[in-house]
Amino acid sequence: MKELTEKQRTVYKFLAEFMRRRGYPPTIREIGEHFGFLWSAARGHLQALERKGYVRLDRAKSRGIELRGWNMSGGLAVPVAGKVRAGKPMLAAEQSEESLFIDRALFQAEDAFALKITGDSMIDAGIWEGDYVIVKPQETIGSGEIGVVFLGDEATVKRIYVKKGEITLKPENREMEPATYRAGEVRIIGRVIGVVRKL
Amino acid sequence: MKELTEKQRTVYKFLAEFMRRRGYPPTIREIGEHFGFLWSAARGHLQALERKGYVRLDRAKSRGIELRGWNMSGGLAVPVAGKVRAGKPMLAAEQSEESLFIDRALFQAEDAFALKITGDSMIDAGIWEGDYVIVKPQETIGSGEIGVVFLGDEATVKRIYVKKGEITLKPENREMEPATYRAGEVRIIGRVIGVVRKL
DNA sequence: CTGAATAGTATACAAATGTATATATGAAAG
DNA sequence: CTTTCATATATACATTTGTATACTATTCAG
Repeated sequence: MKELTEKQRTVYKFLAEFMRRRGYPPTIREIGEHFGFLWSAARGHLQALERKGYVRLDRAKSRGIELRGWNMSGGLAVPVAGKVRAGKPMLAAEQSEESLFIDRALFQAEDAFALKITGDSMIDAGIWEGDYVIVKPQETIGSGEIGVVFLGDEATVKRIYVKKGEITLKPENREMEPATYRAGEVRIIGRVIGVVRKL
Repeated sequence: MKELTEKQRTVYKFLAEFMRRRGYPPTIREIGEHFGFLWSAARGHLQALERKGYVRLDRAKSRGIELRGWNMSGGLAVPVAGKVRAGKPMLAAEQSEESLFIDRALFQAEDAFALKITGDSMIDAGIWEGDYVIVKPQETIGSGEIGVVFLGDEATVKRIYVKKGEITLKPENREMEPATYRAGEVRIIGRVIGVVRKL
């Protein structure tokens, strides 16, 4: 990504701050007004920012500005899957009332959701009871990665090892034993891409 | 907050979903279009939502919709203190270019900052190398809490025990020993209120 | 010197967008 | 039965807002 000029940087910061406070982007005229110059100049800055990849402009839409920069990206609200039910986990997540704001730059997954951890089966992987794991939905997973699976009618987080026809779920806890299942018995829901903990 | 009707609830969900995906609110007409009715009806719903306290409408502004519900709080950008220098840690944090978006509902601290962890001295507390800890700046700390202190010219994260005139820093790592210092030797920077990890 | 990028002013214009108001139906409340 | 509220259609209108273009001045690389 190209370097920004001093002025472009201040415009970018203003955009981020405006969106943080108001929840929506400013109009071109509001940008100009803030800096004390005409809006046609503001438009030039926006186009420069777009050219350099820091924002995306939805053409002909009012306030159609999306921030893209890695160093000050917008937050992404992911739904918290309170009760992930068997059969229709994604649906349950979509119906979720709760949501969590995560960093869009850290977790690049538009369709991610969060899951609150119960139990300490992943404690040796640094995932504790009460933590939220950020899950990127996918139906397969690399062997050895931490993922979310359906086992019976419950969703659990485990380190997953895949062999032909077999799936081994390994709790990251010295006192618990891995368990192996036939491929049909468990269903992979997604991969854990992040952890958020409140102390 | 008053109860929403079925229809109002679906409108509210659409607003949240739209903002989640696009980064800015829809226009009144876009709402109507989505549900298949005229925009003047959509406006009625918005006004109902405002009356019940779920959104705030900025009058006469395009896309002037702010969500207020508890389930969709705004994100908070906290600066990442790349190199916290002795003497002026907060200043360094303020000058930081990088920032992290965290959930305002989870971490209620307007002046918080983030610190990237190096080393594995807190691994038994579930804080790993590469994790970001969210720090709420404060000059004192409860004994037994996890905090950030300045030791010499370096900032470290440890579990802190305070006795009269003495401060003990305990690494949460079986292989490391606690160390005790005189009160003047270490300076308490803040309390760790959260952890964010990218996998 | 020349051309490109930056940073503005100024203005015209069409499309997008919010506001206001009148009307109608069905359900719930009194 | 009347009133109120939720829901929706229809329409007129003023304002907001993005787009396009022309023009000026400065800086910086080649």
